[in-house]
Amino acid sequence: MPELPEVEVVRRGVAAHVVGRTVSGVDVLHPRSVRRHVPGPEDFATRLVGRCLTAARRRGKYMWLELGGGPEEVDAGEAVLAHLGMSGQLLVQPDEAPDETHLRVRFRFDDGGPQLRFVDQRTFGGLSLTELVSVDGVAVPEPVAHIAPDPLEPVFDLEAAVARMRKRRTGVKRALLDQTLVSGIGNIYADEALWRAKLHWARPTANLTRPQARSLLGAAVEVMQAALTAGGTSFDDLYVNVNGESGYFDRSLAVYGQAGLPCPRCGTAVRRDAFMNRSSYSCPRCQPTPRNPHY
DNA sequence: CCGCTGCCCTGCAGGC
DNA sequence: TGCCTGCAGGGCAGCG
Repeated sequence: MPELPEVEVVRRGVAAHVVGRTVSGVDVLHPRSVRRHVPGPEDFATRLVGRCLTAARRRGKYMWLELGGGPEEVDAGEAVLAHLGMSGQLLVQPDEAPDETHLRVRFRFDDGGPQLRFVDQRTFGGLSLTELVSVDGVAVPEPVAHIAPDPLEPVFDLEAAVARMRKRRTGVKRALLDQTLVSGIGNIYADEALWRAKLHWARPTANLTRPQARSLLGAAVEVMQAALTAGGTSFDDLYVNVNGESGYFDRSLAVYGQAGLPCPRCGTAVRRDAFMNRSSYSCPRCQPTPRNPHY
């Protein structure tokens, strides 16, 4: 569920409330939520005790907490990696708050302050303890090394992304969702960016002009920045910040989830197409189906 | 190498 | 009321 803006809102909350604190205990309440930590739940929990959370970082939809306070040789070289999947949340909660229905992992701290809780209804998300590696001068967890920088990073190179996109032979929405091309974009912001750039989702990347590709990626940056300013997009309480509060960018969506409602630009009813076992929303008039669609 | 299908889960809305 | 189907913001293995 959460895309870049929502994950960034969570990262900021974690940075404000958790960074600088030292872990005193970890409870793994559902092993599936740490399945990517190969040595297992026990190892995950015990290795974190006594470690200080020194920074909260993000690339695309992944976020991680860098670790200090450990054995010298691993210090600053390890991190707790989190992916929220479709329904994951990180919440800062007082000790006495009752366990959430889908509470999966709890972190307690030696200052006796609020806990950090990983709550995840569908368990597509998860946590793991990972080593940092250097990719083009940026330290990222090893499982994140294969994805591209996201549009809000200093190292993001728009022209390089444009060039790579135009070399693909696929539909433009598939390309937008491909985290190895540009990271952080999901179904909502892909549809919103395509609407802003007046491109149909099945338009082949191979015949995109350079200005069209630039316009599309530029629109993706703009819509995600606007969403971040609004605190993210929340349709229900599955997406909330670390204090349990919803964002309000859903009110600014032009097409996503708006089937049958008027396009804000031309008034034509927004259509919904099935695509990749999901939905694609677009304006039939602003985003006409191309002659040679690439589904 | 690349692209695509199916699957991993739970809960909810809507049709019957 | 309940049962069934389809759908939900993501990603990855495995196949061709």
